[in-house]
Amino acid sequence: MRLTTKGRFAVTAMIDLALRSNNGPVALAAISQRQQISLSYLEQLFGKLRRHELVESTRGPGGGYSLGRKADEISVADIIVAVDEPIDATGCGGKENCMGDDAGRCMTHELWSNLNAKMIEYLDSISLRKLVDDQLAKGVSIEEAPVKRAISSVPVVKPIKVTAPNSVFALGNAFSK
Amino acid sequence: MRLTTKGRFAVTAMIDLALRSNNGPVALAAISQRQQISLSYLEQLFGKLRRHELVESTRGPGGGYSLGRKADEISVADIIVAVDEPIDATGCGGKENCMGDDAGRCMTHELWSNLNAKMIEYLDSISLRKLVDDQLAKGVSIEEAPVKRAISSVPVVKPIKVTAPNSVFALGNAFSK
DNA sequence: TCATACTCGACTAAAAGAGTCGGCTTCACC
DNA sequence: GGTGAAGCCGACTCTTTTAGTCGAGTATGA
Repeated sequence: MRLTTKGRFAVTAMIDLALRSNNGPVALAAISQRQQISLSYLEQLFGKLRRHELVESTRGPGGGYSLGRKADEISVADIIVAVDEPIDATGCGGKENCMGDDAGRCMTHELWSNLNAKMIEYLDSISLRKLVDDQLAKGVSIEEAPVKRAISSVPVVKPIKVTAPNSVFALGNAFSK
Repeated sequence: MRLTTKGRFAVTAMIDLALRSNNGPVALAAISQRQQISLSYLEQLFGKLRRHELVESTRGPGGGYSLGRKADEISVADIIVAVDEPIDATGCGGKENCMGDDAGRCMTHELWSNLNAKMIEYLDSISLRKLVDDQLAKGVSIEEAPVKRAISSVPVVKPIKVTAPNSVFALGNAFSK
């Protein structure tokens, strides 16, 4: 497992989606505007989310994405894992030369492994449902308007990039295996 | 806080150091050989560790590094923080536009913040002492030979690089502040 | 049939990460 | 006091990853 801004964006987008998935599918363009995430990037993200069955898509006009299963059956860990693909084999972490011949090598193996487990445990304990409820509790208002067809006069505001490089965090393997 | 292979190496090196810091200072060259970490890289790492007072250096022949304080007063978190410098200001994480005007922005702020805290908490709960004890329990043998002066016939084995890019993990800010 | 919206893969730019290099300074020992 | 074993330091390079774009599709409701 590993965490980057990609994962963050994905979680944010999923919350946004969950918040208004009562009125049928939500278009990425809408999420893009609300969350200031580039549409193309969202497409990329949702492609992965869909392949992991966290969301379902409806094509054509009026289409968009909806949750693949109930919000309380989706954990943050699920989302992160879905977008920040496997990538393990870190030289250590289940590979050959690790616990191998010279004991000195992976003195820290267990340490990182445990840390990883802790993180997973935590992220897995938080459901999308919870995040959504937190938002609602904070009094976030959702325009219930079922987004009536194509006003299309939307000026296509270019999202401001936040430049959140990777000071985020990423955790390697040990779970993905 | 953030974790990379740099942090891993640092922890590994610190264990190595702690394991044999009874016989006076330990030279980086020795750690380099035992742990297969490039000497220059170790120098860089230990420079930081020293500036954070986790180790002390002795220059000149017979010199090397020793622990800056007792092994049970050094936590893994200390080491990680020392080598994987601050880097915060991730757009979110204490910055202006975060909890600002539109509530939608940092819906996930708290989530990451909490995760970060969990990680810190864990890493801070593990002392170098514990890691060393674990090693000893595993029966790692330490050549007690006080490394008598300069045989220097050592062939300088070029360390094999393990290519552990960053599938490791890194966690941003919220602690460093 | 047309506009809306998802789908997919290849591509690019920027930066972070990992690691190197070269020239110093210090100092124990001869 | 010279020599060489160490540590010290900053700049530099190479590689990989990350973030994000682009363009050419495909499905579908109106």
